[in-house]
Amino acid sequence: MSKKFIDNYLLFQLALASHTFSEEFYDQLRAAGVSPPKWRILINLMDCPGMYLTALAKYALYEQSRVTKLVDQLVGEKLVEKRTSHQDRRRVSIHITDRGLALVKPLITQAKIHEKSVLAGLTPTDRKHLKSILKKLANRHAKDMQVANLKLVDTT
Amino acid sequence: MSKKFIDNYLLFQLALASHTFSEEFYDQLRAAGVSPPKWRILINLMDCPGMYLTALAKYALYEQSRVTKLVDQLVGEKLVEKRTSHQDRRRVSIHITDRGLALVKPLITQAKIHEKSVLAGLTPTDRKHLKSILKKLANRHAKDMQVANLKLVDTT
DNA sequence: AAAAAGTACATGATTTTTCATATATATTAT
DNA sequence: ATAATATATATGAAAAATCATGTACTTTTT
Repeated sequence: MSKKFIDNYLLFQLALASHTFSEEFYDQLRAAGVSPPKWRILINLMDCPGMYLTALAKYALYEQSRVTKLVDQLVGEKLVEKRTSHQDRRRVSIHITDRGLALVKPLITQAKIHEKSVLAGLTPTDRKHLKSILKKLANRHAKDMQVANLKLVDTT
Repeated sequence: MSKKFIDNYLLFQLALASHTFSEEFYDQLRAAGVSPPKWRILINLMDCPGMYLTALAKYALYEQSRVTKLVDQLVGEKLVEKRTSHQDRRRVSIHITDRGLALVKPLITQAKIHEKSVLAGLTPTDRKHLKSILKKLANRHAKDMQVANLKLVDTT
């Protein structure tokens, strides 16, 4: 087949890679009873506990109102907690609970194994290049973050 | 911030890059009155006209039932056409119309300009590496395609 | 050549996601 | 200090996406 434009179009190539490998792992997640959006919220909180809701939304790549709803579900499952900030009573910082950690930790192990299997298809140099280039690309997003939201975490 | 796991996790890095740059371009699309899903359907058809619905779904990275609905909307807008296959009357091949082409062509120009602006943040070697590595990764998806669906296009 | 199994696409109910906007609090300007 | 503006999160209606299944047709098996 031709596919002249798409196969060389960066945005499509990125979407394809992201989609293909994410779906692979999401099957494992669902088998563990965790939906992909909840996983994304939980690992972000694991990495950076106490994030304010809006910051969490930006890192998890979801809309604010959606994160409000996802977090409320996770609160219902006692996997995370909401704490109103004392400095700014509009803000809510989100904390992963012990129960949340217990759920997420084995999944991180699985994620690392899965990642290895993905990278196994590449040479060691390619692996190094890929990650380093993706990190460079990530800076564009990081800059938006800085401008938009200097205070990300509750530091009380 | 720490972000120890996520920032090095390939699936997250890919999702971040894909999301960041796609959203940038989607703003341009929406300004032109085209929704992202419709754009994805249309460029796939542009590259490969006459694809059967299921194949189109796989390439556009959408679910079959969703593509049925998207295609029906596009048919309503006279941007694509459905033709029942004569060899296999269950199959429907989807063709982009002249009107569809007229809509999509200037957007492809825009997409190429946007892609250049994204890649401008990288060195020439990084650019070369990135695309070549993404192509290697794409083969995993391509293999699934082959197994699942040998006949992709209506060849009547 | 029937029957059984499989495949392609459509459909409708359900769930998820988005969008616009409300509410509460903070900050800035007067 | 007050008013105006801005920001953080919540909310509910609307739109989009998924899921399970239906229908029509094909292929395979017996």
